[in-house]
Amino acid sequence: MGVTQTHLFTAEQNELAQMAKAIAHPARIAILQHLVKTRSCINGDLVMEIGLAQATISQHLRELKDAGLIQGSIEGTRVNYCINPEKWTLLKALFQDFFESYDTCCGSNC
Amino acid sequence: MGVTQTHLFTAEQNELAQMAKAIAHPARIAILQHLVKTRSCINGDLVMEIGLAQATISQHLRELKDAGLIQGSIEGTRVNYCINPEKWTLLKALFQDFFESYDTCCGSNC
DNA sequence: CCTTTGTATCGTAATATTGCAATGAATAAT
DNA sequence: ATTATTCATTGCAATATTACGATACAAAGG
Repeated sequence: MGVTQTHLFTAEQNELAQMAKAIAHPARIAILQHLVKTRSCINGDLVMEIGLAQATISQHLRELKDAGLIQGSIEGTRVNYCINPEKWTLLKALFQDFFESYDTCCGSNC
Repeated sequence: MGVTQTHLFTAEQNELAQMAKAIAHPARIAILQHLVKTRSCINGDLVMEIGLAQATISQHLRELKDAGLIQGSIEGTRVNYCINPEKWTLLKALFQDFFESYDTCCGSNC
């Protein structure tokens, strides 16, 4: 118990859930929004921007990287992070398809 | 420690994160998709549809209800669940805005 | 009234997440 | 060479999530 039973679900359902989980933290959303805004692939001044400890930010960055949403490139002692455009486009479509599968025109049924 | 520090973030960031968390489980996605498909507000034959225990499904339903994504109406001993169209539309817009904030036309910066 | 049916809730176990101090590793600056 | 800067990793504590058996509860049917 305590572990998600992924074998019960389709690959699409698991994928969407996993991507949602990657976004399911305000710090990770803040990081993504900062990367979107600056575009210039800012690194650990996310620690300044957001009020969390350096280790915590680093951990969130790793989760976003593991999810494929961002990528980092080493530049001296710094690491520049930026959004992965391909994955972003893919995610956008994934969520769009999910939300558009329901037609809201006729209201609730209960 | 172990608790998300929501005070560091904006209401929008927390809202988006919370909604993402509501979707961040394949069982909850499967439930939503089933409600989308059947429209007819099926209840605990979600237990049959999905392979999880009744208590587990009930718990996921409560989370979706707490998030405002679904609503249930009692009908005898049964409870008919269906999607909350207003919230659904709201969520759709929330995610859409988030994903569209990034312009992928120029590729990655690192 | 008693039984059946459909759900919700409680209690509990296993696992995952969140956060940070401390430490390590690698480059840059002096 | 030594020190400073930047980031990742480790180890740990607190809390949250996931799953299910057992139980409780309410409405229907006998």
